[in-house]
This record gives sequence, C-alpha cells and structure tokens, in this order.
Amino acid sequence: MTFSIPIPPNFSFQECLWFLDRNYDDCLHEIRESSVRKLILVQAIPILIDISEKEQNLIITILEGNPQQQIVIDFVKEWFDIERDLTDFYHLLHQDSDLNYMVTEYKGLRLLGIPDLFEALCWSIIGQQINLNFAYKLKRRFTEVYGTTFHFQNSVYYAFPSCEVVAKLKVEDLLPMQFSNRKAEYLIEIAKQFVDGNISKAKLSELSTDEALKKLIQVRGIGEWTANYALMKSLKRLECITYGDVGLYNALHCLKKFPKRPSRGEIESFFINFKNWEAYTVFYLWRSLAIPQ
DNA sequence: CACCAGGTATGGC
DNA sequence: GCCATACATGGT
Repeated sequence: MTFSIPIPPNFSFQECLWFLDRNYDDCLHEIRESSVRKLILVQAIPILIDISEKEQNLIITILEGNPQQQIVIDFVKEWFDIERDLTDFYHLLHQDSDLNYMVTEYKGLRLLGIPDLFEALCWSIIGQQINLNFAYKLKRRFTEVYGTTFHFQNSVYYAFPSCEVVAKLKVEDLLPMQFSNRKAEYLIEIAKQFVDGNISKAKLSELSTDEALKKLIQVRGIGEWTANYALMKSLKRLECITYGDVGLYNALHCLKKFPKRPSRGEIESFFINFKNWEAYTVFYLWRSLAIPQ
C-alpha cells in the first residue's frame, strides 16, 4: 500500500533526514539511502512504514500491517511537522545577523517530533546529564528488551516500550542496563503516572503551555528542561525554551552571541526576538551544533 | 585523573 | 528565590 503527501513550501526531506541521521545509533528509525523506515504502533498493532520523496510528494509505503490510511498520514505529518508555515520564522531568523545564515543553510528543516508523549518524557529523562552517545545506547538496551520488536527483510525494527510495561518494572530490572538508580526510579514513576491517567497527551493538550509545564514539573524527575523538551517535541508548543540546556548554551556561545555561558536572563532577552518561534529557534541552534558530515 | 555531558532533587541561607 | 552539592556513568 502506497500513498503520498504533497510537499509544502519550506520543507526539505533531505534536511529532515539529515537530522534523523546525525551519527547517532537511534533504534527507533532506520535511515536508508533515500528513505526512512519506522515501526509505529496503531492500537498496539505494529505498522512498518517507509517514507521517501518523489516529485514534490512524500511517498509513504506500508511495508507491514493494514492500518487506516489517515492514521498513518496524520502520524507522518506530526512527526515531520509538515503543516507548519515557516514563513514568519524565516523572517525572524533573517533579521538576526548571527543566525540568518540558517535560512539558507537549513532551509526546510522541520522540528522533528516525538508524537508519543511517554516516549518523549522517557527519552529526555534518559538523556539528562549524560552524553548523547551513551543516552542512545541506554535507549536501545531499554527498547530491545521492553519495546515491541518486528523483523522485516533481515532488519529489526523497534517501537518504544509502553507505559504499561514500564510501570510494572522494578529499579533492579534497569540497573544491569546501566541506568542509574535515579533514572530507573524516574522512568518507572512516570510510567505509573501514565497508567493511572494522571498524565496523558490528551489531558495536557487541554492546558495552556504554562499549566502543562507546571503539571509535568510536579512529577519527580521532570524538571524545567525535561518539561519544555517534552512539550516542544510531543505537543509542538513552539514557545518552549529548554532552559538549562547545555547544548543550547554552547550553540549560542559558539555563534558569539555571548562571550561565556549565558545566564537565564540573557537567554530570555535573546529569545524576545523569536516570539512564538522559540522552540524552532532552539531546534535550529541544536542543528548548528551538529558535526558537518 | 580531572572534567564534562541536550539535569534534577535536596538542603541551606 | 538563589546557590552548592550529590547523583551515576561513559567519553575525552
């Protein structure tokens, strides 16, 4: 089964693939020569999709499963943030003498999302305060054991573990994978909050961004950085800024916006010029840190 | 052997 | 509210 999505202005499939392929060993998608494959769960049923590009269309091929077409289209649109109009963002970038190169260099790069809120929160917990290579290793070990596995044409595809599975784990289950005690506690506690229904994407969607941040930060293990990261990547709340983010600070420092690591106040004043596009600005700043291939 | 990595909780003032 | 510190572990 194959269908297509028209490619809008200011969308570059290649830029998006580039970001997904940043030299990290991400177990949740597979970059091929000119396509990306991903296992998604639709009501717990594994669906394997392949996304490529042809003549101003994204081509989606269902390699396994028989899902409703619209569900898959909606997933891809959300993952690649396809329906966003970037005109205003590029206008703002253009006005910044240190960042305006991004309009041409990264043109068409979209904020790649993590549509599953539980996965987004877990991933940001895993990534706290450790280097990204190790974080991807932890995610892979965790997913290989507790996630959904699907074999197809000599490759293995994975979907992130469900909250139901994680909520039943004990800290000791995760320690051999080299999770710290704290990370293990945090992940299990967050899973329980999802199982109990205290947190869900639907619930947070009803809240303002400030309310959603407060709600998330009440959970042990979720601080300001994690809450903003999750809302940015999962709910696409574009006004989120990952305060406390070392990567963000380094990016701003490297672009000579600040002679040393900026304070919170300096960050706030920097973002005044990117009102309503803060998350996209953060995302492009992260992009600027990536090592050129 | 230090110091850092896409932080957070905790306790002291 | 703002600061220091512990937390764990791999990479450089």
